[in-house]
Amino acid sequence: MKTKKYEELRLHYKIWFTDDNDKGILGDGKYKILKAIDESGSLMSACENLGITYRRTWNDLKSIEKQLGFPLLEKTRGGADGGSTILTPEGKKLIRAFDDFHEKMDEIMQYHFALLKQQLLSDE
Amino acid sequence: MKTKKYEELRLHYKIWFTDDNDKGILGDGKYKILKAIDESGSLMSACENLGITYRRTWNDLKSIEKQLGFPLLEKTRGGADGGSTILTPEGKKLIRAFDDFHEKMDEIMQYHFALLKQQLLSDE
DNA sequence: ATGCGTTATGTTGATTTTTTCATATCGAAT
DNA sequence: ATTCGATATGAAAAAATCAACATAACGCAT
Repeated sequence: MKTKKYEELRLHYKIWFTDDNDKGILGDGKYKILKAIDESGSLMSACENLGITYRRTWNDLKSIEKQLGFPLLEKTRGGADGGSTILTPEGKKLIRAFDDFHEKMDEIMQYHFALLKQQLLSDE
Repeated sequence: MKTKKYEELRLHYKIWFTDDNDKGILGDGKYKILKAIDESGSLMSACENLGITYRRTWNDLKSIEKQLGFPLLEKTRGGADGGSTILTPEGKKLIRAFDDFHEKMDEIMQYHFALLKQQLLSDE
């Protein structure tokens, strides 16, 4: 009964960065957007890929850059292809750092979570 | 400019457990409630201590036990002191495991976050 | 039997978040 | 100059979350 429940347990986590007033800057959600933009080259296609609304995503991006105070994106409007959005070098650097961090955390978390399950399943 | 922003960066994170359908079971919020109940011996005083509403907390607790399928709490009503809520041994075990996990993660996260900051502050 | 403090639960109203819709702007290509 | 596909932005509608209030049940003490 209870042991079965514990074995089915899954771990989830979210990380986010804030400024020194704990006001959010960048988290998992916004990171995903930036990554999708980097891969697709435009905001619109990034939104379609992720299944999220353009309107909301646009707000999110605006808030990131407002918080950080320097641009992560380079946007163009008009032209043959309608426009584009790509990451600045600083933007790429940021998502790479975030990526690396996540990779490490995934590994460490799952390892310790396995230990926790054992702790729960043991009879004391 | 940008480097200053990075130095001011703070890390936050949340962890939570779900069942195998990713339906939430226990997270930081509910963990805090359980811990406060353990320390105070009643739901009401736990809520006052945490500054959260009784009504909402009661709903949260109900959902935990519904998800887990076995009780974490032992409640009594009436009597000289009006009633009480205490953790079952299984409940105590769970919050202890969560506690241990959090402690480890806090340490590991902060360590790797420091590395990430260095990565961001370095010029490439 | 009345009072007291706590658990238990419904309901309603407020607040916040998220979606949806509508519209404007831009610039290359035709 | 018109079309096209993308960015840019406002505003309203809808949904989800949260807070507040009211009320009942319970059982020991007096």
